[in-house]
Amino acid sequence: MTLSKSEEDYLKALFHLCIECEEEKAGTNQLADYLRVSPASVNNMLKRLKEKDLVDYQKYGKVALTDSGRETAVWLIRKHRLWETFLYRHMQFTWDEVHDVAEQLEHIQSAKLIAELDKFLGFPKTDPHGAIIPDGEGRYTVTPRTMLSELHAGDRCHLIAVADQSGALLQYASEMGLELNSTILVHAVRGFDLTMLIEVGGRMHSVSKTFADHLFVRTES
Amino acid sequence: MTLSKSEEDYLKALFHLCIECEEEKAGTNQLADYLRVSPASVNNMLKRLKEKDLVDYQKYGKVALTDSGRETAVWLIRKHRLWETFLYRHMQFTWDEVHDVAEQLEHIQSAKLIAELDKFLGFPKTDPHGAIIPDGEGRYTVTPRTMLSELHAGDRCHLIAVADQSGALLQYASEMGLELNSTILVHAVRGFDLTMLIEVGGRMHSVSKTFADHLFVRTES
DNA sequence: AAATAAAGTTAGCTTTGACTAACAAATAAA
DNA sequence: TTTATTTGTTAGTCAAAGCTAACTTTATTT
Repeated sequence: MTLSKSEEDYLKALFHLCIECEEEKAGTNQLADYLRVSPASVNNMLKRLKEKDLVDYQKYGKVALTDSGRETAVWLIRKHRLWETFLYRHMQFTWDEVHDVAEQLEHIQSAKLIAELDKFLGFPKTDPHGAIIPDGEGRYTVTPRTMLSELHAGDRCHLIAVADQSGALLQYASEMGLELNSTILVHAVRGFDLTMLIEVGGRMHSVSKTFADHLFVRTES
Repeated sequence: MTLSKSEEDYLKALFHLCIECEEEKAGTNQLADYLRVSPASVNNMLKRLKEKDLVDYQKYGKVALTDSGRETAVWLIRKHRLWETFLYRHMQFTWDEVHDVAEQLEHIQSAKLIAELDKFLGFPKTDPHGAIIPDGEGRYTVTPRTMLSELHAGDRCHLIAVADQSGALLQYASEMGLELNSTILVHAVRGFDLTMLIEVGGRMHSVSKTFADHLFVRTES
């Protein structure tokens, strides 16, 4: 069954809200917010997605993806992240530029193209933001990750992923010389608002908790 | 100004019918036929395209592209053919497989991506069907081409392009071992229905005039 | 438990881009 | 030149996907 661009967008949003955020289910307004669309439109679409057996939901209840809905969403995410990897590695895109174009490319329908792209890229495991690329069988493991904001003064770690695909955060990170695998040293955490004083490549930066929540790190053992 | 996928499709069709076929102008039914859409839909769309100054036309008259419409069409063709080249060279697509996917890819909006793709491919001049790729400035030269059907018994030539992008013709050509640059020897032309007896790679084939009309060749001097 | 707020739904409208059926113009044939 | 035929247009309908405004449920307070 072939889905419209919109239907695909809803499934992907639902996947993000339900699975990636470990919430299991999402509400109408929540989806409307995420997709920047009115709650009425969401309601309307949910009915159609239910009809197609892509979501589970009943009136006034929360929404969850069915197996088939989840499968479709994972396939979209696989396509998105492979394209991002391609743009980043071969088209000279920076990590804050890849998302918007991949958002278009993920809707291209050709299983063969994706299989070949995967091969061309050498079967990458993660995209330019450190996010895991689901494999060809739709396996997608949500690994628990440590946020920079969980660390304490004196800790040392390196960046393994960023939680946000959109411009502002990535540009900010780049400006302070932060990229995947950068080593981060936590100098201090201010008790008052949890602002962190970190060192990256010899330079000191003061970053908000909100920012630190979006950086996933691996602490050095 | 950003156009919808449909609007883009109409402009491309118009370009094909007006410029590539050297007809200058096209009719409503002709367009409807080409796009496999009703004449009423065409009429409707033409009004909108006229509003946006992409086509020239008045009631009961023929349609032509304006400069701005032609520019847009050429840009789409450039994108289409660069993607075809990419699919063919790097994604292991055969020449009869590239068209359908390129038809989707040509609507991706990113000038940067196309510039980089062009560079990545080494600024190719022609696509896998031998069709000319318009350059970054939108220059597109329609060179007069010799059809195989114009040749006579005893002539020798090689294939430089095929006129059709869609499956059947290309598969047929492949089956007889015909690809770009293949040498073709014309053994005989039957006066009755202009069927040609040709030799390709040591094998003899009898081909219809219709087929021969779709192969562009360069005769060996 | 009643009142308020938040979340979800419905009804009805809009645009895009298809469609069919009916009609009008232009062209070709008798 | 009148009639046919082809070509083009209009009017009205439909589905997808969005919107606003009004309404109903559910959840939260007091």
